[in-house]
Amino acid sequence: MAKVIVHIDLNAFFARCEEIRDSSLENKPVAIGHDGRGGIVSTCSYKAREYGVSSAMPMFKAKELCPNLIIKPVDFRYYGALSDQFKNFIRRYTKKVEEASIDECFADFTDVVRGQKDVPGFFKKLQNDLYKETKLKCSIGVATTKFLAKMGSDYKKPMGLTIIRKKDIPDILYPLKIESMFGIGKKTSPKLRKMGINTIGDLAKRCEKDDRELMNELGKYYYVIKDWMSGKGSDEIIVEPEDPKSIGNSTTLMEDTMNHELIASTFKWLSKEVSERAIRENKLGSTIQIVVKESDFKVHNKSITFDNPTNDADVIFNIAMNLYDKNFSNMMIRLVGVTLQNLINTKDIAIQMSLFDYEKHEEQSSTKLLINELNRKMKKKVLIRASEVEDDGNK
DNA sequence: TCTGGGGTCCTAGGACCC
DNA sequence: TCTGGGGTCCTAGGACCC
Repeated sequence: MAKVIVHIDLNAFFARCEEIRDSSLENKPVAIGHDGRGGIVSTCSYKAREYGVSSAMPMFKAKELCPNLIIKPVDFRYYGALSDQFKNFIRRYTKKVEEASIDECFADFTDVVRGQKDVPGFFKKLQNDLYKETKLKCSIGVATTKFLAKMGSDYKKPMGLTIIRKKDIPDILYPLKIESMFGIGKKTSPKLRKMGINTIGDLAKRCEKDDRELMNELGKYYYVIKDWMSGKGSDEIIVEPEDPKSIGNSTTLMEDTMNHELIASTFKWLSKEVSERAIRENKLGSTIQIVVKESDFKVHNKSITFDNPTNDADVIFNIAMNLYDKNFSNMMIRLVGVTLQNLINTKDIAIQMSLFDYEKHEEQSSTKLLINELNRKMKKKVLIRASEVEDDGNK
């Protein structure tokens, strides 16, 4: 039996939040984001869109397009509160709600709409009731899978309602530009266009034929997309938020630099932030990754994995700096970041330690164990290098 | 003042073990 | 002496989403 999966997307959410806080902003061009070096538009009002302003656009460019643009900084705390109102509103209908991001969710309405005579009318009322209660505007997609529901909520904005049954796929989705397909981003779409795939319909046709070229281009993802387009995608609502798999923090520097002190102090506070979040979430990580972006936007990662998970700010900082010094100290850097990965729960660490030779280590702190382990790894690397040199000498 | 920051997942090569 | 694959983990890079 097919489920009734709904995707609800709040329209221009951050901008709408600012309009709710200050009604004088309504019907004015508003952009949310940092107005300074590297600042981009996070979200903008529909009025701002009329000037060509769009999300992810550099703020300076947005101001060029719309000189009277009103810019507000991002206020996650406030938006989060309104987001909670929204999600709790939906939970009054069904507990089967999956939070997809701050401004959207999936929900299983199968039991709710059973026996409903006028399904479109039901969702229109929900949409209007949400507006009356919270002043938030939303678009709703109703379908049998998450993919189709998502495409549905995207189909008509703001305050749209689109129902996509399996038989509606050709009528509704096929004419859409390939860029509007969820999962096809700005790297893949030009490649598909080069292959003569300009619409979602073109993509569907090539999937039916199991086109070799397309399979090579999309890899494993090909099969996912093929399922999506034939109406066979996932309809599973994941109610419990999943544990984070990584905790990271990055920042664009005031200016491109090679200055060791500046970079070190930046890594210092980034590491502290990461550590604090990990501690708050009861997580320890056994991989530390740093990311740097060069002035020409080239991005590099370096990571190291060790045996004893940590969330200690000093350990994270020392390892991050070590990775930086070894690999990037001669580069002009635009952005630096630190991420803790391979996370496990703090309470699981005791179990791990007892499986391990706990007695031998029990008098040592996990920090010391980590540093020992790192030393061992570093030494191994030096030894390998030394032997390489020796080999060369022998030749 | 040219182009953020938070994530997730995939790929491909190499090391290492059996 | 030559030559196997399978499986897992680690690492770097890339694509995508909001």
